[in-house]
Amino acid sequence: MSANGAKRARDTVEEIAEAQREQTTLHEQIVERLRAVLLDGELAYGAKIPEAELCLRFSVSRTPLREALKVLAAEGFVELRPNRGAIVAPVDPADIGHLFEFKGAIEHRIGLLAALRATAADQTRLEEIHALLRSHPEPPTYTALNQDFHHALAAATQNPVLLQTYDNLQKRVLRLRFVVNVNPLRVAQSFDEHEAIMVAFRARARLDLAERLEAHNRLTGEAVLRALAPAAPEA
Amino acid sequence: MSANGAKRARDTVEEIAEAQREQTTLHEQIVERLRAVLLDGELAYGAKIPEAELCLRFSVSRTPLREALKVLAAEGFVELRPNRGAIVAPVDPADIGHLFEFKGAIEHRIGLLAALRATAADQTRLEEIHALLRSHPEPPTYTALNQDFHHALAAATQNPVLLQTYDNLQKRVLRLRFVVNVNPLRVAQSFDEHEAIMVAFRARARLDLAERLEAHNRLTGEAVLRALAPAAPEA
DNA sequence: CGGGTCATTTCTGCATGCAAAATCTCCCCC
DNA sequence: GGGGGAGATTTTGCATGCAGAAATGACCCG
Repeated sequence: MSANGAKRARDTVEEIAEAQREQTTLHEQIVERLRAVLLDGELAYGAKIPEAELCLRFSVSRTPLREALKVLAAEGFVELRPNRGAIVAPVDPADIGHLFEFKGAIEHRIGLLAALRATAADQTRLEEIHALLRSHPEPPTYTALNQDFHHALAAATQNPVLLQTYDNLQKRVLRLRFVVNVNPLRVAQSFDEHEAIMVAFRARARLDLAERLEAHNRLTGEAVLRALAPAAPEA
Repeated sequence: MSANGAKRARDTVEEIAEAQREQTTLHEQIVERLRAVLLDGELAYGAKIPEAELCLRFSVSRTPLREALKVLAAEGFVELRPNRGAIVAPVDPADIGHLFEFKGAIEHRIGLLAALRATAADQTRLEEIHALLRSHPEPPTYTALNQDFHHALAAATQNPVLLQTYDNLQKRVLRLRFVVNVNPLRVAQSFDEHEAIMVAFRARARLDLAERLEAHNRLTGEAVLRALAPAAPEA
């Protein structure tokens, strides 16, 4: 009886848990692994994506790999050319401007909402990451922590729809670090901006937080574009 | 000589045109057609997507159809349950709130940017659609024109990154019209809001345009949630 | 008569096979 | 020597096949 009851209860729980447990279906694993490859800058922008090679590397057939490519194309990381294969989405300076401009709109709203809705846990996490950022100014770690910081801030809005789009944009921005050299000066300046952001956040000063987040984003975008301009002077 | 020159020039042009010409690769056609099926409300929310049936209907094998499902899942229109098939993404009232809240952030920015950057062609197109909206208050046409109107406004920002995300959100909202009954009163009110939006737009009053677009979005969202609340009173 | 277990059937996910398109290679011709 | 083209090779896109998981139903037990 009790055993049956326990079992049934567990079954019900399992159904739900099972649905959420990322019972990763191979092609979804591939999406993650391929995205990681792209974010690690292993392939140059515009480079052809070696389908056969990746099949060997991931030990899968072409079907799940191609499914993964479709998903990554929808997310904007790869570009599919009919009958001509997939390439790593090339970096177009014009699009970078648009990317940052759009992200600025979201950053602004993140400031407004996070100031209103951040939980104690959100604040604790932000303080943690912020402290780590202070003690890890070296590029590889700093970049990762920076991602975590802004992700945590976006999560504090308690809006999953916003969070998902924001994370996607952040990842697209993250790719750029391989085409532009990170300027140590910009890193220092960036941290100062984070300080100001934390001050506004702690005070739950929503308008200021929004303004500082958007300004931080704009400055980062301008730094990226400046770093890119001399590299591609064109005609 | 001249024939060769002409031929080569045409080849080069063709290469570019070919890359952009939607040389639709079956699975991409399926994405469009399936999306249309979902937006037409042919399948209920949470309903299982009949893979075999759709294969017959579209006269394709399962491979391209499943690729299309992956893309639509990435866009948020379907939900993939490992080993259990795909279902039409169910409507969660909480997510609807988040959807409109996030869209509000974008609407606001659309107002700011469109007021600054709209071209003469953009304005002409908006006036056209607005005039049609006035003369077509009947639901099916009005809804389609309403989509066009907001799309045109988003396009006037000249920011393709923003536009793409906005269009996706709009389509996700569009699906809701089958779960909530369109209220004629709301349609009339909506048109009044469009009038106010056009006034601000013509004057290039960016702050007002932003505010009115966001308010319009918020009111629509509230109307949807209100229409949904009695339908699902829960426990 | 309700609930549970096991067998059957259906369906999902991935691997493989095949035709068409694109790319490459080499040669020819100007 | 360079541009162009025909054939060979590779690659792409889709269809099909197959193993395993889930859904269905029959049967049995309490």
